[in-house]
Amino acid sequence: MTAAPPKSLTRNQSLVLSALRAGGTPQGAYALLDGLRDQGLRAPVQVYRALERLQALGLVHRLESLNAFVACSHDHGGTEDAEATPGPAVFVICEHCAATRELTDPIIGGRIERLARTEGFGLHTSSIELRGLCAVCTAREAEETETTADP
Amino acid sequence: MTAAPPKSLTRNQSLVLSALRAGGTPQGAYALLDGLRDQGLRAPVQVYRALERLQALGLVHRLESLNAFVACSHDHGGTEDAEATPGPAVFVICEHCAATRELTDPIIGGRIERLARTEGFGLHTSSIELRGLCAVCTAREAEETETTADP
DNA sequence: GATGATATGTTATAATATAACACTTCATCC
DNA sequence: GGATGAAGTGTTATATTATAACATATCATC
Ligand SMILES: [Zn+2]
Ligand SMILES: [Zn+2]
Ligand SMILES: [Zn+2]
Ligand SMILES: [Zn+2]
Repeated sequence: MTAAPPKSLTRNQSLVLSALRAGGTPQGAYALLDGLRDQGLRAPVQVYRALERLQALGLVHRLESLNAFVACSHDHGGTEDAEATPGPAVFVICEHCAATRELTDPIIGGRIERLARTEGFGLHTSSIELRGLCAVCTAREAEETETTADP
Repeated sequence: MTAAPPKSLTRNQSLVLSALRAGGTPQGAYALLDGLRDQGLRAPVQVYRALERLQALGLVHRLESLNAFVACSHDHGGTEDAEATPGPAVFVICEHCAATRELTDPIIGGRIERLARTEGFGLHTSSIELRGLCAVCTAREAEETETTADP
């Protein structure tokens, strides 16, 4: 699904978005740059500029705790589009394998809005990032502990 | 309240914590360093090391979206301490004046835990940061718009 | 074809964070 | 008391992430 680019992206923007979608895990600006050198990109600022625009379009999120970026895997309902996913993105980030899932939870969203309202706070953006061990890595760790268990 | 240092902090750790508590808003590591030069600190790594320990003790939080640090203004219930505040820290950050409040919300906390459980995710830490305009700055902005209103 | 808005490319630099290594301090064990 | 080990310190150098400044290019619109 993931909603095709709504407006026309420029060349650099398309390149960066494709690179982000290709890589399964969050990528830093310099990693993106390295991957796009053969496509003609030369300097960090080119990547940062594309990322800035992509974020503004809601196609990309920045993972603050990682200094990295991911392609959005939802429709957060920026326009009149039906079936928008309610609530802000909640990122679940594995500290071991870097696998990252983007979830949403309307209750968290509502709660946050309520909180902001109570504070008289004009909410612009929210960043919610959960860090820990993903299911796969948890299983693998348990396995290893078993194997290496001191008897 | 804010709970006095539970174990003995070292000199550098105390200095950094005091500096954080003194400044009302989040401070970057280099700003902290500059403020502590006359106390004998010389190099960034000294500040980062102190911050690392203080974070581990739960006395300091890192604001990921700001690359800055604040002293914790809650008791998140690390030990057997009674009257611990339930739920993870929710930071409300003004993008205009940098004023930052640390709140908690047990419902958000519960929801996050539930979400992690559903994913089979072993949750270590969570970072929740809301950005926008604080009440003061919202009021001031409205005022200015009034005054500068095109008639 | 002038104007303005947006995107680009290039070079240099700022801001944030860590690596590596030598030395000190302090508790513990023998 | 001296050996041992863990934690903290200080110092220098370097890595990583992000932006400033400036010149040029592209495209739509008038
Ligand atoms: Zn998204
Ligand atoms: Zn994992
Ligand atoms: Zn706190
Ligand atoms: Zn404000």
